[in-house]
Amino acid sequence: MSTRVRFAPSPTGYLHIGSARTALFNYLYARHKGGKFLLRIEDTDLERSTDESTRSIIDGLKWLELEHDEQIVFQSDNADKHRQAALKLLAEGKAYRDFTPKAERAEGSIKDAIADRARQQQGEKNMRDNPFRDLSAEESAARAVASEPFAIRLKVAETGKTSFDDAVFGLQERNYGEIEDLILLRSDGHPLYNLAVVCDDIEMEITDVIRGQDHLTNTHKQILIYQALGHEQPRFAHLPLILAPGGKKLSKRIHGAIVSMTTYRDEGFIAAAFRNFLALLGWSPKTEQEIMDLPQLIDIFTLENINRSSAIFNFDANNPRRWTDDKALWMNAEYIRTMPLAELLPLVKTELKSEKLWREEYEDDDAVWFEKTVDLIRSRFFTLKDFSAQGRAYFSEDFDFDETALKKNLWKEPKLRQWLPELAAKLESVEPFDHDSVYAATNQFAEERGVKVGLIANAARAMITGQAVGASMFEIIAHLGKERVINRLRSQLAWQSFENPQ
RNA sequence: GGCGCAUUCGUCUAGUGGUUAGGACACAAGGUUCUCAACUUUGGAACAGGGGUUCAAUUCCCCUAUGCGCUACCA
Repeated sequence: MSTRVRFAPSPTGYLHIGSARTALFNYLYARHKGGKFLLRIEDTDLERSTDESTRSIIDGLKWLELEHDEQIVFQSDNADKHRQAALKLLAEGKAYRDFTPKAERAEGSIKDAIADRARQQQGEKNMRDNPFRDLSAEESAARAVASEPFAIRLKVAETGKTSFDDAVFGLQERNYGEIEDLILLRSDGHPLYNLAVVCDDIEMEITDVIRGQDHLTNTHKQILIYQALGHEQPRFAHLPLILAPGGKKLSKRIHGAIVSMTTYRDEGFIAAAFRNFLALLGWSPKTEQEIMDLPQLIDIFTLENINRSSAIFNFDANNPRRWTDDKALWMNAEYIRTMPLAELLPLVKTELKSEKLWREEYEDDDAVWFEKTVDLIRSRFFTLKDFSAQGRAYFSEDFDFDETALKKNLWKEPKLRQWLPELAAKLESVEPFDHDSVYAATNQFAEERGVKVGLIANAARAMITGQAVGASMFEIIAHLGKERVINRLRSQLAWQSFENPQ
């Protein structure tokens, strides 16, 4: 049977990076095996599910270029089938009606409430002590006919154990005695997660279930459902979790946008770079290679090389430079400076457009100039945002001066205020206006004034680009062209706050 | 509370019953340079703790600690 896997997020928020990695691993596995990668939206919890979140998930996958096969399955569409399955088990005596009134849960921490309840039961709890478990079929049916509300629970056998060989965590076993008669159908007729997942996975003919480790213990319950339904269980692979710094849970609520995939798209990440980074979180090619494109990842990905310990996604909310994981940032920079220029240009275009810096000529008369510009400045950038921020002076006359650039390269030598316009005058007659001629002229200019060429070059960089750092100054001057350079060198803007310090 | 899972540099990880415990990011120093990156050289940095088993344990076993997960008429 050919491989079929699924990514099954619940649409209760934007696409979490942990989910994105789960999707990626499913995708890589499917493509590696030449199988299918399916998408199922688990929206059985209608109160928490939103269309917006579904859209965010689809957008996120699209951005990462993890294209799914076949139609998207919405779990809520299958609720009837899930109900039928529960009823079938009831008819076969594999499940029973539980007439216990639904317990009211206090508001507040649900997790704490569950732990408290479990603590009170102190291991004395017999999982098979439900008074309705052995109610006669007649009496059970009679009470149902009398409109008494009931939930349907799976009748778990007294003795025995479930087991499965997890592709990541190895052999997993659990005694029936540790598993409660789980609820399949709520008293309002609504199917519950474990039932829904199993039914859908059967219907979608899923061969390998690859999901987060948080489902590892749930798997035993699901296996019981597979068995009751008389269906063979798929292979399972559980992925170690991704944690926040300090080994804490990485949560949407606490950590906010940092865990959302869309943040990375919006902050100027290259999809290929982020995908590459994500692939290395919890999985290793077992070689020293770090940079891998999608075809390579597909080629070498195996479940066996997934590790069992959770990975920390590092970031520092208080440090703008470290707003996300160092390695992710580095990888993005690596992609920006090494990827084929032709692939980078459209991404830069999108960024410039969003900042209203795009001009149609960049694809027309100035196409060559635009390409050269991107190539000239890309090696120092970390994200696509840098093209419109630090790189703004290349695309607009309206740019800001970086304060350290002014202090360090301009204001420390007041004579520069006179020299730079003089340099402009000198450059005016330079022909051809290329790197070598500009260099020669600037060099001579510096010599005449008895200063190092660096002083002039750095001052000019601050004036012309607003930045203290950047490409070779002579390269920049030649590239931007005589007119723009001369105007900027003559501008008094950069000196104004020097005159009137706060 | 019970059950489960995990634990190698700050982080991502490689690795083995005998290794100078390897790589990447980050960090530090030097080289290069008009600046900053890139590049390059070098450096600091780890086997959670305690017991076993063994000639030998980071590697195998047990215990402890810590973290995480599950323990719902949530998914």
